[in-house]
Amino acid sequence: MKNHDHSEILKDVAGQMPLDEELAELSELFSVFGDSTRIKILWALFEREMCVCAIAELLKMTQSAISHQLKLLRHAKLVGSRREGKTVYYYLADDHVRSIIGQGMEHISE
Amino acid sequence: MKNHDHSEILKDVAGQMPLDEELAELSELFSVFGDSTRIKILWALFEREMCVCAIAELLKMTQSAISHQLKLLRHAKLVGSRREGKTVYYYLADDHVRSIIGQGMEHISE
DNA sequence: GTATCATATGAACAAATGAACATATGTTAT
DNA sequence: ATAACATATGTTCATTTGTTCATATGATAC
Repeated sequence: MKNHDHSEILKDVAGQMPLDEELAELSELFSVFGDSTRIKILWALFEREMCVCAIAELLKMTQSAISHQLKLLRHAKLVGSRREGKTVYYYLADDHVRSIIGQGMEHISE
Repeated sequence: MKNHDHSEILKDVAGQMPLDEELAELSELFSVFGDSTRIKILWALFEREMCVCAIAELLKMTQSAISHQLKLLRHAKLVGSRREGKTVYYYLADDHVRSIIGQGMEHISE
């Protein structure tokens, strides 16, 4: 494999690439969407805020599993939480979540 | 952990959830975006179509690694390819890619 | 204080994943 | 046919990831 020439192409494209650090952050964000449990949680929160055990009941999974995933979603700033007594309610953090998932749905519906 | 009541909530939310199969497909789509090598490839293709070895050179990775990733991107229908002699050119398949990545970028820039 | 409920966290393990290496396939030119 | 190049694929290996289990924290009621 002796590589034909790409000098022009690389000059064009390399200049437009964001920093490695930004692209890494971006891929980390998408990998948070890349799990069906987390997608289900986000979709559930489209409707209304919910407490941890309600989500667990809805998805028929353990409270621990849900809590671990909510931690990831929180760190990615995709959900927020508020405490009310013993109960912690989670809600969608912003509308990027909706539009990203919406675009994804459009893509697979083709 | 003795679970307080959620019957109303679950009735509301459960009805709005897509099928498990759809949500799994959706999460699989996002997990394709969830790797920095693949994000870099997609970003490069924003500018212009490129052949495999040009991408490898741009990202300073082996041709094999790039080809494996392109296979995943092809199966997810995020890129298309056309052959011209020995060379295979890859290009963005559609504009969902741009808008998904764009929304992701907006989200992390806050 | 103790008891109970709701949530969070740490450790352990199985399953999935990305990259490297070697090799195979496909295309062109001679 | 052979040689050379571009891409694809199979295998191996190290790392990451999602879940379960056991335990810890936080909050309310008594």
